[in-house]
Amino acid sequence: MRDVARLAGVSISTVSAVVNGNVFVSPERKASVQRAMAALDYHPDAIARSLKTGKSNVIGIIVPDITNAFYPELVRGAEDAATKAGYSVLLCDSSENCKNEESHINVLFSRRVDGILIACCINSRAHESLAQRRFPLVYMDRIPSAGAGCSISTDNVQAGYVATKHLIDLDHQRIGIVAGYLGLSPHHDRLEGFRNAMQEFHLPILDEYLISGGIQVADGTNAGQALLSLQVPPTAILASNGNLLLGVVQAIAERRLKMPDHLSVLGFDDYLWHRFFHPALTAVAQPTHEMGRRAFELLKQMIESEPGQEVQEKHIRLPAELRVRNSTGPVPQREFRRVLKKTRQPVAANEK
Amino acid sequence: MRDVARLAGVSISTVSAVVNGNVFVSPERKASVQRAMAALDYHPDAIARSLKTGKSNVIGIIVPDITNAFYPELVRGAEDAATKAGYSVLLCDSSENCKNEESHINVLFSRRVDGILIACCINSRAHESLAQRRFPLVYMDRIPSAGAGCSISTDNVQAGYVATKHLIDLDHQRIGIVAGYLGLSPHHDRLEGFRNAMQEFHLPILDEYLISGGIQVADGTNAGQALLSLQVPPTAILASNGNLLLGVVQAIAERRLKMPDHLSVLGFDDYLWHRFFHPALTAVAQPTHEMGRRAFELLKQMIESEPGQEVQEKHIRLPAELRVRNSTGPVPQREFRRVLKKTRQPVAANEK
DNA sequence: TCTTCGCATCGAAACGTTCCGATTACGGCC
DNA sequence: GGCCGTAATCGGAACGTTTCGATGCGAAGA
Repeated sequence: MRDVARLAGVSISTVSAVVNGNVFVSPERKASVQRAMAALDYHPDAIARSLKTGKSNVIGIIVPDITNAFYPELVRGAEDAATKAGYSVLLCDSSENCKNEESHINVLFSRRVDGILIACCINSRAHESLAQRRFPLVYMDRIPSAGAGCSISTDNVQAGYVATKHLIDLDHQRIGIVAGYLGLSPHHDRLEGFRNAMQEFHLPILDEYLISGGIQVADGTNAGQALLSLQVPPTAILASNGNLLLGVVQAIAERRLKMPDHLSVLGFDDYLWHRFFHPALTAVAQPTHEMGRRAFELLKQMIESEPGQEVQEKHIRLPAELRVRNSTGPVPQREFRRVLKKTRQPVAANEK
Repeated sequence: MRDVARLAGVSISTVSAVVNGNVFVSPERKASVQRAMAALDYHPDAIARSLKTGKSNVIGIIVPDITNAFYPELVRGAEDAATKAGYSVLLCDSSENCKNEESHINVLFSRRVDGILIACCINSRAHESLAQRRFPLVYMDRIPSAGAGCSISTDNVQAGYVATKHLIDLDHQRIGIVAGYLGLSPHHDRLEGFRNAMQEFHLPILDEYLISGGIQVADGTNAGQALLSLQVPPTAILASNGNLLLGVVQAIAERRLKMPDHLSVLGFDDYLWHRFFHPALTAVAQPTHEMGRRAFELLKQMIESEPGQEVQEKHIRLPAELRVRNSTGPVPQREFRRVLKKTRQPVAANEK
C-alpha cells in the first residue's frame, strides 16, 4: 500500500480511499492509483483490515459430520449466500463430539468470526458457552431445547405428520416408526408429528412399534429386524432419517420381502439415490439448501443490526415436502400379510 | 492483553510470553498472568497475531461441488488433519465454474491463507493464476495437465485397469464404458486403465461401446440407454463415477433387466448406499478420507519448509480398492443374452 | 483585498499482537 | 565492596490497514 502510494505520488490514505470508494477522490488521482495498484499487483490485506475495523467478514459453520449427506447441502446453501454477500466460511466438523465442538467454538472466537451457524452435536453443551455472550448465532436443523437464540429448521412436527398421514391415507393402521435419537430435536419432533397423526385418526401407538436410540444405518437394520420379527409386524415403517431408512431397507431385503407389496416404507430426508432404488423410495424432503441460505441471511441480519435493535424473526420453520414414489402403497393383501408374518428369519445377508 | 498485563502487574510482553510459552517466565508471574487471563476471560486475537507473524494458520479448500458425495469425505479428511495441526479451513465451492474458482482464489489470497488445497473445476484456469507465484498448493483428485505443482489422487489408471480386469476375469468380452468427461484427469486416466486391460487381453475396444461427455446422473442414463439399444449390447458396463453409475442402473431398470443375470455393472467411487441396492453394487473405492488427510500433510510440509529446501514428493498416487458385490457376475447365459438383445425399448420410467 | 467556506488530500494514531534489543536484579567472585 | 554474568522482565517498533482531525488551496462573498 505504501509502495502503491509512492508510485502514484499520493498518500496512503488516498490509496485507502480509492480502494474503499467511500471518500471522494478526483478522477485523475483515482486513475493513477489504480494504475499503480495494477502495476504492483496490489491486493488489500484482509487481515490488517479486519484488525482495524474489528470485522472479519468470516463466519463459522459447525456441523456434526459433513460426511452425512444432509450437511453438504446445508453448507452449500449457506456458503453460496455467504460468498454472494462477501463473507467467507470457516468450516468445522465436530464429529458428533462435544469436546470438538467446544474447541471449534473457541477457535472461531479467537479468529474473530462475525457469526456462527451451528448444527450442534448430540448432547451439545454449545449453548452454555454461546448463550451468555450476545453474539450472532443461528442454530440450524438441530435446535437445543435449553438455549435461547435464533434457529432455523424444517417443521419436523409437520413433516412427521405428513409422512404418517400418507400411510394412514393408504389405510395402514399398524405403523412402525424407527424414531432415531430422541434427544435431537428433528427426531423428537418427527415422532411428535407421528403421534399427532395417529391420535387424530384414533390409531393406537404400540410400544413395540416404536423403536428409538441410534441414528446410524446399523441402528436402522436392527430396528427393522426387530419390527419384522414381531408376532404381528407393522404393515408400514417410517424411518426418521436417511441412514435409518437404508438400514430398514436392508432388513427388509434380508427377508426377501418386497415393497410395497409386503409392506410400505418411507423415510425422512430425500437424497439423490432414493430415486434409483427398487422400488424408488418414498421420502419426506427437507428444503435443505434453502435452510442454509436463510440461516446465513438471518445471521447476516444479526451481524449487521445495530446493538440497539433486535432481530425480529427468531425461529424459522420451513415446510417439508412429501415425495411419493413406489416404496409405499396400499395395505398388503391377505396373502402378502401371511408372508410378512411367516418370514421371521432373514434369508441371507446382503451386506458385503 | 493490556488489561491482563495491568491486572497481573506485568508488561504486555510478559503476557505474550506466557501465552506463547516460548520464553521462560518465572512460575509465580506465570500463575498470576494466568489468573488475570481467566479473570478477564482473555482470548488471544488470532487476527492481530496473523498480522504480526505473517502466518494465518488458515488454509483454503476449493471444491467443485460439496454436494457431490465424493467431496465431503475428502474435505473431512483434510479438515480433520488440519484441525489436529492447529489450522482452520476456509471452504469454497466453485460450483464447477471457473469464474467462481478464480474469485475464490483471489479472496483466499487476500485473506492470507497459508496454503490452498484444490479440486479444480472443469476447464479450470486456476493453474495460470497459481503457478506463477511460489505458493503452497496441492491439487487433489483432479490434476490439471498443464500446471506444475504437487498433487494427490487415486491411481486412476490402476483403478480403471482393476475394474476392467475384474470383468475380463468373469469372461466378459463386450464391455461398455461410460467414461465421463475426458477433460478431467480421473476420467481420462480410468479410461486409460480400461484400454490397458483390454489391450492386454487382446479385446477390441469398440467405438460404440465407449461413451463420454457428461458426469451427471442424466448423462449416465442416456449413455446406458444408448448402450442397451445397440444391435449387440455389451454384457458389462463400467461407469466412471457414482452419478453415472446411478444413471446406468436407472437405464437398466427401465428395461426391466436384472444384474448380474442379464448384464454386469460396476462403477467408480463406492458410496454408502451402493451396498443397499438390489443387487448390491460392485464398485472401485477410493481412499478418499486418506487422500484428504495426506493432501493436508503435503501442504503443511510445503508451508513449513524453509524457502531453500524443496518438498521431495510431488505427485502422490493412492491405490484404489475393488469391492466385489452382486451387480457383477459371469457372462450372461445364452437365454439371458437373448433377453438383453430383445429389450431395446424401456419398459417404464422409474424416476419421479 | 481580505475573510470564509468547502473540498480534496494528507499525517498520524490506533487496532492487538510479536519479538528484538535494552534494562534491571541478583548472586558469585576477585 | 565493586564488578561481571546470567536470567527474567520490559519498552517499543512494526505488521497493513482505517479513520479522524488537520491542512492547504481555490472560489465566492463582503
